[in-house]
Amino acid sequence: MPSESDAVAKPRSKRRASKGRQHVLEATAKVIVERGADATRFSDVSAASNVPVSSLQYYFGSRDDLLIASFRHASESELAALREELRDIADPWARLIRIVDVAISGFDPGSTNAGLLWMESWRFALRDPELRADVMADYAAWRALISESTEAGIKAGRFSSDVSPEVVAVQTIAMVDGISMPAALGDPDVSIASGREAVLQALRAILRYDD
Amino acid sequence: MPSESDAVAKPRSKRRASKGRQHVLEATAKVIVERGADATRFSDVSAASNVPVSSLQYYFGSRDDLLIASFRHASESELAALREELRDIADPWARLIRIVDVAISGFDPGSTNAGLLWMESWRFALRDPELRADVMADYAAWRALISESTEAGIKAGRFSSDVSPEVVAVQTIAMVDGISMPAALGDPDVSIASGREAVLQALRAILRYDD
Amino acid sequence: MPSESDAVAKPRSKRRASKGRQHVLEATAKVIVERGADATRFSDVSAASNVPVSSLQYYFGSRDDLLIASFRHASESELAALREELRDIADPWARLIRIVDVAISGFDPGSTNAGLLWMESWRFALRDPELRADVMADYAAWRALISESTEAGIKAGRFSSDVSPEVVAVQTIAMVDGISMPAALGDPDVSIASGREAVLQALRAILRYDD
Amino acid sequence: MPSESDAVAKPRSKRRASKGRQHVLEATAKVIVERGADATRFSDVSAASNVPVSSLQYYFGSRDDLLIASFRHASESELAALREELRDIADPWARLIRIVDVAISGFDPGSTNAGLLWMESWRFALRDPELRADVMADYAAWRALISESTEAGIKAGRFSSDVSPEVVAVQTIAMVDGISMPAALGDPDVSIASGREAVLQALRAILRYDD
DNA sequence: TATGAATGAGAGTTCATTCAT
DNA sequence: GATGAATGAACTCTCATTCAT
Repeated sequence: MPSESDAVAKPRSKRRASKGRQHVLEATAKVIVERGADATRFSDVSAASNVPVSSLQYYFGSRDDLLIASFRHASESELAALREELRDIADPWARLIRIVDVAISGFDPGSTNAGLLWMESWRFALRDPELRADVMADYAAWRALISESTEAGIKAGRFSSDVSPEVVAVQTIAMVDGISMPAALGDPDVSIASGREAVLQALRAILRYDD
Repeated sequence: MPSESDAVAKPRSKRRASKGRQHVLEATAKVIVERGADATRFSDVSAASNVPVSSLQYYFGSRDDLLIASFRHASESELAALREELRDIADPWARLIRIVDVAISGFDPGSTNAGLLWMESWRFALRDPELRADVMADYAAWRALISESTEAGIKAGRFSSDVSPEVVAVQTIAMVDGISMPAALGDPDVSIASGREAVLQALRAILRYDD
Repeated sequence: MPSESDAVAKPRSKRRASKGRQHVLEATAKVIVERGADATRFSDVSAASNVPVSSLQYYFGSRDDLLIASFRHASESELAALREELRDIADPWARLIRIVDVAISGFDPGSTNAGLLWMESWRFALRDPELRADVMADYAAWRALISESTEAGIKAGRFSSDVSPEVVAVQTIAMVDGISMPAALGDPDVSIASGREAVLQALRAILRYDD
Repeated sequence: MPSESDAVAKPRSKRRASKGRQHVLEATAKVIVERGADATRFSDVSAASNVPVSSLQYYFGSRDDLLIASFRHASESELAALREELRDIADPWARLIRIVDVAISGFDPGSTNAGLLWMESWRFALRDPELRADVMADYAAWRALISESTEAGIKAGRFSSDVSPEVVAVQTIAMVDGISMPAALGDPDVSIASGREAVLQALRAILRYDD
């Protein structure tokens, strides 16, 4: 389980290795969401992945390294999946809706809980410079997706030409994150569904978009 | 430091006790912001407050109890201070600005870091039902301040009558929280100052307010 | 068990504490002799002293600190005992014999094994500057006892006036240590008894002493 | 690196193997001197020799086996070198000087540190019967060199006929070892040079030799 | 034959908590 | 009421060793 690369040589062993690695990282993500990153022990991940503790250390190094690897894996996977989904959507507004939906549904308790993992990742990054760079790059990537769609909408005359696509991106991501927080707590005033509506409504106001 | 009540009897000892309690809770808050709630040890708080570890336990009980007490103290203080500030501001838009400013400045690294404490509190509440109720009440209180101001603005004809004050409150709090996250990381694309502008601009769009 | 001082106040608890400390240090010494300093684990000392591992750490800090404390305690005790013994011996040659006897008997498997502890201490000092200073001071103290007696013997006309008491001290200590090494291994050519004779014979030759 | 034998058949591969073996054993010796035998890990030796850990185990077996092999190799090499040197020295006193010089210089920090390795070896032998036999044989070999020279000196009328060559050998080795201990620690009272003088002076007194 | 991969055993250390003043 | 002393539990990490090529 030495590398993440999908080298073409020795495909079987490598792929199995990659599978093992991915399997562990996803088990780790599950534990992080459940218990919080700080409370995630090697023994928890071991139990969740059926991999001995010492093997986890052999593969990933320290506990922090494991957490960071898991954060990275999750953010990369999520972005890749989102990009895949967007490939088939041309309409700018539909693209925005999709982005918001994907982001906000990550906080839905029934889902993969990518949203909670994202929050853990953000919090960890506050005190870890290495991860901080990753998290900021992730922010930038999500914003890029939004600002591109916004720009396309402006060019197409669908959105107000007064707004800056970059600012819209910042505002949108912020609202999604901020809405999701009470929603994740189970706040009766902010459900995932009503939160989604609130975000989209704000976006319409900002973009002066009328569907 | 026997009780939390603001009894008038035995004012001197009680007040001294309360002072001690407050002093400890604020020291705890400082440590939580610095190290994160999970990494906040009795010994850290002891060092920060000059109160022996076993006395901390005697006063507050378990480690979690201490953290929760600190969260509560902070949120109550902050709300009280905000209400105090708002007392002298009549103009709805000025009130909204003030609320946003107070909230967002809590993430400024130079400040009290109330914002980071708030995030710790939210995260802790995800896994602690007792605190969860508090956090949701806190959300509600902040939203009430916003929706009241919004409603006043609508009634005064300053804001669009199409919006729901409750939804605006949700959107505003969300955006403040969500903007603050990258800002707290030091994201070059989202400073505290530019984030504040982004929030206010979105609010203007939502409220159709033109200052 | 906080201090080693024999304060007069609170004599009972202090003395008990000191007893506990001394008890642990002597148990540690036993384990060191048995297993070697590097192989001396907290758990070994715990088993030998009936003190929980975490208490050992609470009292002494790290494992190295415990080892060093044990080395110090042993060397101080041994020197004190030797000085006590020498108090009643006036004759210079008899004093030298006593010093050699005490030193060499520390390697006798049936004894306290102070000699083996001394070797462990020396070896540890090779890589620990703090202990190194102690060990060199210990060397100096033993040599001082020898050179004083030698000087007295020279002044009394019993020993050759050609020798330097300091050099004699170095030679004597060296020979005792060096003789003890094979003796401790059980070398059939060098028993404790025959080694003692070899040392004393060499001393007679060096001092031109004829008893 | 399959065998230890100096077979003449298949000379090339065998010789290369032996070279590899010797290389590893000397790397091991270096690590032992640097870190102490107990702290010598396979990974240290691997790093010092550029031989994979599992190959070290394949060649030498357990960690203790490797240490013992290294001790043996070192003692054999040193004795062989000493014998070689003595071949050209006929004068008994000069031979003694040479033996002392070789032994004591092994503790000089700038040297091969054979002396420190010797101490590690002795200490290890205390708890390992197999190595103990080796160490005692080594003692005997060194003593034989000394007692032979002494005997020759007696026969030649150069040394006092009152001494037992075997006892002189024991005394000499003892003094060299014992002098070297403080010298290796950097004791300001006992340098390698002054220690050498002290040993030779004692020897002169013992042998009643006047050069 | 030689080596990378994987893992169990065990160590030191931290920390909340209990207990006895 | 307040605090120092003491300790069990749990965690990370190191390392020799075994296994599978």
